[in-house]
Amino acid sequence: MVDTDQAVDLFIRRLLLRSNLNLHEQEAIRSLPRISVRVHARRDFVLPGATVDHVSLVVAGVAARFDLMRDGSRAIAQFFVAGDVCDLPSLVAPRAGWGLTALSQVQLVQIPLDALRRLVSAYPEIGAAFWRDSAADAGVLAKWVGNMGRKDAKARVAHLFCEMAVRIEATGLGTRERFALDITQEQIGDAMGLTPVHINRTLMALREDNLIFLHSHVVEVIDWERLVSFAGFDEVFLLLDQPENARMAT
Amino acid sequence: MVDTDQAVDLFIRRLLLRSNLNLHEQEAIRSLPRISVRVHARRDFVLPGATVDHVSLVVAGVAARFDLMRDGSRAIAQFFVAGDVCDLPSLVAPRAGWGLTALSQVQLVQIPLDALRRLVSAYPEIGAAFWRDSAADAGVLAKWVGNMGRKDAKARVAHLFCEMAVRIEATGLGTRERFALDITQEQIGDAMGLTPVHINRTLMALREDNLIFLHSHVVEVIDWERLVSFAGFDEVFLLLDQPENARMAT
DNA sequence: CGATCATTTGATTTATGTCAACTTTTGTGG
DNA sequence: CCACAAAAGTTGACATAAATCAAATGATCG
Repeated sequence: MVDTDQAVDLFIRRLLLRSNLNLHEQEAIRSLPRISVRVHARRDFVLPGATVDHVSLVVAGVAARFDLMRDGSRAIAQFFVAGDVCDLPSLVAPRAGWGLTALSQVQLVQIPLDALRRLVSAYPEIGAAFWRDSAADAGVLAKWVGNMGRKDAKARVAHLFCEMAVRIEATGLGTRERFALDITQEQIGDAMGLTPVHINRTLMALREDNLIFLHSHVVEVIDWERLVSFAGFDEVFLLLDQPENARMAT
Repeated sequence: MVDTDQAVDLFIRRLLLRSNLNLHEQEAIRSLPRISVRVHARRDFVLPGATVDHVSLVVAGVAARFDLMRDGSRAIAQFFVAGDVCDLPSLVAPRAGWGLTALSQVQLVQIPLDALRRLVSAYPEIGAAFWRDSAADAGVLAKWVGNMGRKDAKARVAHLFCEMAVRIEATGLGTRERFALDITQEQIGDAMGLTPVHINRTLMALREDNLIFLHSHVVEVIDWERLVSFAGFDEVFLLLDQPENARMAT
């Protein structure tokens, strides 16, 4: 269980970025029942329309929330990296309208929904912390909607890398200048609403401009400030600022 | 106060579509302090980056969550119609990363955040209901991301009308075949990531195909089944199915 | 070490954007 | 209630970002 202990610590650390949980509450999270699951790359672990009885915490690798179009193509709406919980909303709405898939090989820790519900009932601030993380996820989705509507391929992809840079840096698993992101160009395309061919050309253009260099699943940001400015990125929407006041009740 | 009573009833009715709240809880919501506010069309009532101390419930008209691009253009990420609360997430994250604007003339009822927080602490199921509604909103955002990435203008706009049809029908303020939607073509464009000129052409094409007829802010769906099929619409993501089991604790 | 998967490249097509004018509707002050 | 200004909608000609199709190369993984 040392294995899943580390995973839960990662999760708690992530919650503490946004919410102020006391040691008692942290300990309660630590004592949640859980199982460790490995998912192969390109395997779906929640099918669209399924009703889940657990949530999945990503420990390693990259997972995604996807939607199936009628022609069989996939749209990716969210990326999940280490520390992220894929289906927090299913705590209140267990019938998922979406699917979850492993983009790379993914290590998950799964926690039963009923245990989580008991936890949330017993510790309302933990519920608020979960809700706060859901709100942050929704903020990211809203930002994606805006970007997809109003930015061209280059700025859109640049913005995605800014977002992932900050999120991954926040978990401590990389820096914003250099971090691992184990996804393919085709998957980036599914997320940005672009074809793999165009993603390829876009990445090469970003490299030409000395903004980003993506090579064997490592992102190197060559000039963070210029990248931020080019992408029109403002990290406020990630809600990763100080959680001093982030308790619901006092 | 009869005025705002009706507004809150509308709100409760909306919550009951997704959540199972008992009479005690409903009464508690009814007794919330609140003020009535009218906002002119094209006026912002929450600016991006502002910290709010109340939430805004839409009673009449159409409001939107928007993001400002650096060139000054606006992207709309969400529409809010009667019964919707615009900024539920600010209950857990009061610093809004987004802005709220009135697309048409809007009648709001504003409820102080601290009163809402006390309510949620006292009645955890109400908190769950709010969270569930936030989850539904996030589901809509995720759907928009997918649509913007993978559908062309015609299917995207068709999908939007399907969504609004079902949402408005659920509030009882219209039918899916015919409902009021007081927004301009330019605003539809801001939401769908298209120019007003192209929205105009797209609407005309949808009318040619006998799918939708939009005329003086009334949407008439000519053939619902064909529209749904053309748009690839599946209303599951709205979470408007039966709330029998929709209580967190039992 | 072969097979599948991922990336790269080039030629061509297409959906949507841009620009600019015009018409219709809506709202407002006299 | 009219007159007029402003906003919204419509149309056409043209430009362009990204899609599509097709093929070659390079990387990964049993």
